[in-house]
Amino acid sequence: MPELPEVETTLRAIQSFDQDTLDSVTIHNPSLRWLVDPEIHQKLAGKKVTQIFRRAKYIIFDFADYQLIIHLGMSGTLRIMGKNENYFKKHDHAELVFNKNKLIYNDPRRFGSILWTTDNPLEHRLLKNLGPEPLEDGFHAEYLRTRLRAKSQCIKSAIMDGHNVVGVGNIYASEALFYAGIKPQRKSSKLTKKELKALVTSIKDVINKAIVKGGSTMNDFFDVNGENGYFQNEHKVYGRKGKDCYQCDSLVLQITIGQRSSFFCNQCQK
DNA sequence: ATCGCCTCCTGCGCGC
DNA sequence: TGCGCGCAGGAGGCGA
Repeated sequence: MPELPEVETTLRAIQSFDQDTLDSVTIHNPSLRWLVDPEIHQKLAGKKVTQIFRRAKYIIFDFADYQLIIHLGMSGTLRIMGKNENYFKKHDHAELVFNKNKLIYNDPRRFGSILWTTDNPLEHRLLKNLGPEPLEDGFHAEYLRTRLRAKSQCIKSAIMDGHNVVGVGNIYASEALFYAGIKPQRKSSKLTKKELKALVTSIKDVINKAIVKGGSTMNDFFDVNGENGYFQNEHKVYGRKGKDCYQCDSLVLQITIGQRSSFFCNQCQK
């Protein structure tokens, strides 16, 4: 599963399908987070893409009257193939054949989803209560202060909660908190205005830089052209348990917060 | 309402 | 080389 930068990278690569016509949808394996609707071909085939956009980590194909909503979960990828290419890979779940090229949905862990709706996708039950996009102006320190003023949960959980801000996954949560100099286990309501400002800036920077770099990757992620991203070499704390902090003479620590690994420097982060 | 915990899956790297 | 174990980038859903 890609984090937001990987989803954004994927989105950019599949913009080449904009204005194309979807000839057919074949479901090889409907077993994803939610069973893929067996009627999906009848619903979408023959329709033209009017735009492809992203909300949080959902990729949305707008077919005017129908909307296709795709989430890549933890390990999902979209792969572009030529119409005459016919090889399969393990865990290929769905094949979207357009008039020019094909798009293959692959997801080993099956935490992703392929959904359709005729309504405004932003009003879909999974999307309607989401917080602001991290890179938009609406995500600022004062907003976050208001949101978190009465929260008892720790700050890392709070920034990973899509109701507060979308797109901050486990890697970038640790990274942003390191840049902001805030320990991940701090209580959200106890952060100062100055800290919240630094945190917002750090989240924007970390995600922005990762998008520019083409997304980071670990084991599961390949972008749509099959190439690895390379941001993983630049993680300051994530995955660096026991290694030297890049900013001081102490070692990176790992703790568990909300069942997720969290990395931080006990000296640089207050 | 809020929060922490559990869950869904396969693959991989590690230690023995 | 093989095996068992723990862990992995998400996030919905549930019970307290």
